[in-house]
Amino acid sequence: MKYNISCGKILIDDTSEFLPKHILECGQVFRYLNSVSGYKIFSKKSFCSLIYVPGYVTIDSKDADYFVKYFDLERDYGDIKRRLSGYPLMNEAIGYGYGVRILNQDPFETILSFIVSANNNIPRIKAIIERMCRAKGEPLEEGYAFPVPDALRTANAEFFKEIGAGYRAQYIVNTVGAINEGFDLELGSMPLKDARKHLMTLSGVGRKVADCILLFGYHRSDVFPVDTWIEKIYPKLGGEPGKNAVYIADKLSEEYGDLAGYAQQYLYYYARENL
DNA sequence: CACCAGGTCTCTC
DNA sequence: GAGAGACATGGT
Repeated sequence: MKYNISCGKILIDDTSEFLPKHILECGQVFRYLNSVSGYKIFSKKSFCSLIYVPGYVTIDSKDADYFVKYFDLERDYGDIKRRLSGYPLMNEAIGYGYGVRILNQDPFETILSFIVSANNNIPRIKAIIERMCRAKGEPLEEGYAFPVPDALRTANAEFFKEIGAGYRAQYIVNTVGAINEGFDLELGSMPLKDARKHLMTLSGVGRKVADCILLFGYHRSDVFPVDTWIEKIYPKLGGEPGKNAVYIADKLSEEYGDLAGYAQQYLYYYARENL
């Protein structure tokens, strides 16, 4: 999409393909805060403030280049929406969340965040992650960085229970341990099924969390993460009622191909707000 | 008091 | 492989 960078600010004057509310509140990211005029966003060790007035967005950051990639600004979402427009319920979903984009997030951050997300609700997920960053992340001018794996070496299950992770505490300890012991986070051009299987060897990472990691942390757009909301909406897409999440995920990723991840985000946002 | 939230793990058959 | 239960926590 079109954008300009001047004095470290990214200027966007077409909100038909970039609407902060749609991007941030479609459940893909947890480290953002509402402020008076926009949002404050943390990713890895970078920070930006995002100011929105009707028709215009300004992204202000010392790491402008990082956020060009983060917000996926080089991709043409108009084209994606056109290609999706023939699918069931998609015109309604895109009409509702027309400004959605899929962020390019840090793999490690995405892995821990979505382990926390399992069987949990979004406000609580955000709070747990924020407490972890505050306790173990590098201090920044505006807040705290997401902790690097090494910074969590000494964090035990007690720590993760104290910040509210509940029974997921041990999963996080196990996964951080595996990564610190050399678990390979570079998926390169690994085939989808191999990449998914690799991630699912991590504690607390099942099919759905693995697919979220692949989509949000590696931009593998050929996965279709299926959660309770997608399960609810599946029959409205013409699917057979009563199927389990893995069946639905296989079916939909096949049906949408390389557009699966994008389709999923529009449908998820629509389902969550309208069902 | 139930039930739910971007599910996963473990134990069965 | 598919199916049932348990699982921390906080909000309706």
